[in-house]
Amino acid sequence: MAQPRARRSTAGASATSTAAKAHRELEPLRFEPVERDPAYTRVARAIEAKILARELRAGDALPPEMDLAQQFRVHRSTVREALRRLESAGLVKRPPGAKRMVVSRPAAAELASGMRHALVLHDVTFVEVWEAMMVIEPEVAALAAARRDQQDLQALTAVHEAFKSSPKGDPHAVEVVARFFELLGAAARNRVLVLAKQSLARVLAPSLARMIDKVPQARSRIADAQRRIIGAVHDKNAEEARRWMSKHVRDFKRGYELAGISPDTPVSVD
Amino acid sequence: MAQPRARRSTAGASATSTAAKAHRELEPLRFEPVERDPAYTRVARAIEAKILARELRAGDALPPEMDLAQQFRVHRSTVREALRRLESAGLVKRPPGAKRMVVSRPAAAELASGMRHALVLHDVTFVEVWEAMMVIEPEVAALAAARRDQQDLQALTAVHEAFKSSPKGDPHAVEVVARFFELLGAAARNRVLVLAKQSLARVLAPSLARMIDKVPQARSRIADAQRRIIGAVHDKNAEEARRWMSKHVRDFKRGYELAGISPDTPVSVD
DNA sequence: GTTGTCCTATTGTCCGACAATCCGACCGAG
DNA sequence: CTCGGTCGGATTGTCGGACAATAGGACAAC
Repeated sequence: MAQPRARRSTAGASATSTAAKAHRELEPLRFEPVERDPAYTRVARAIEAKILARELRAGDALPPEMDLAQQFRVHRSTVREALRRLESAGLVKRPPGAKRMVVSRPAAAELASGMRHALVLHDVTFVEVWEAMMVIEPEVAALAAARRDQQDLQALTAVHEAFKSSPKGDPHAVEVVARFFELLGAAARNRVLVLAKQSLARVLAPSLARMIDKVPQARSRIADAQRRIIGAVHDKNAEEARRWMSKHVRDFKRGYELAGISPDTPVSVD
Repeated sequence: MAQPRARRSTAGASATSTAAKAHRELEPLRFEPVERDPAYTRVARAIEAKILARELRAGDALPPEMDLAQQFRVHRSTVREALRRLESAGLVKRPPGAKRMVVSRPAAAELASGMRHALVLHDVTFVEVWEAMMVIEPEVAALAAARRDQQDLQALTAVHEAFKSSPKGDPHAVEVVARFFELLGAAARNRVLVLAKQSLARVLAPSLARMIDKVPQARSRIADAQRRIIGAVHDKNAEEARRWMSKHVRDFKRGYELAGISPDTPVSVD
């Protein structure tokens, strides 16, 4: 009883206000589409706004669903739909084995997965991703060289060793390559660039695996490039790091060509 | 009646199988946390998988919620929660004034909004964003110079004019600046870079507005830079485009310094 | 052809319910 | 007094079922 009334009244209000606003333009008589978004959207937006405004800070527990439902004058199911919305955006999450939801800041991983979906579904091709890497990675390497600390160096070396010692046909090797890029990003101390580049190496991974399989010299060339880059980063030689990374990324493309993989191959998922 | 049974059986099954698998290693006896994710998550993942595998293609209408519920042997509410998940990821959406949901590819705007949330909530500072722009924008300009067509030029010029003719204290001017960067991205014909850079100019917008207000010569410097960049793009002079964009972005930082805005100011929302 | 009417499928929202389980409080044994 | 058990309330995950609003289509009337 109460709910149909509420629903009708909100819909009616928005319709009439829109109509009233547009009523005076007589000439072409254009109306903007009457905005009519479901309750779960509004609830989600309301909570999202509170989070972005820092009224709810990361780590805070959200009020119980029932409380929210009462505050918004909405059924619990509706609140739940809104929560799923926020959950998928990474704004709230449930710590493993906890009951209440807590506010959280979107992690890099979530952004990256969204990016991956977008790239895959838009049939983005290998060249496009490669081009982006050509733009970003050398600079990241240069920044990393300038800012790395001892731990970064250590981690990079460890991954490099892991790559060298990975067995011949190991499908895990590409994973290690991706990790190398990630660590370099971390050493560059720029979260924006990290976010931007995060997904690049990852979406390339599947085809990279095929490439490494087909091109015998690929492994050693990658290992060599990594060694040189680590060397430059160790010496805090930004220019050198940039140059070698540039060469390294360029090599990827050459590898693809040698492997007979077309540059227009769309990146794929897994 | 049927549902509690189903719930119990899945939980029990995963628990016992995990235990059985780990049962033989006696030494440290490590168990991985028993995975127990709610039904709405699984449903969402199942549908997501079908989309990424192209079994559901962009534009296809999803089956009605009730059908999905029956197929998954799950209540309609559960399906709905899963759908909200996908909706927020941009994998499905409802075209305005349509009933069924249709599969869609995540638009740049959604990715960008996620990125914005992340940057804001992680207290990313102005310099970090600026640094990313320094890396990306000049190369984008260079690519744009190489690949622009007549329409790109036209659009860029239009926006440039709009900026020049925007009144003195117009808060809309920063919007126009952001648009300029977007158009340049479009002209560069690389969707990966567009996605990566999309949110940069936007998160800067609020503080950019303050900067323009405080620094009298900012407007004319921006206008000048735009003119030069458009000129280089017009001449297909990549090198020149890169140089001017580099200068342009560097100028932003100088503007901030002149305006007395600290480089460590966190980017804000709206 | 356009407009009005009617039907059906489907969504948005609600109600109410219940099992599982987390959490904190309380309590007895060492 | 700390530590491991026990118990009850709070909260979530999920379900069945309901109903109004509306998109979409078929079909008749103008």
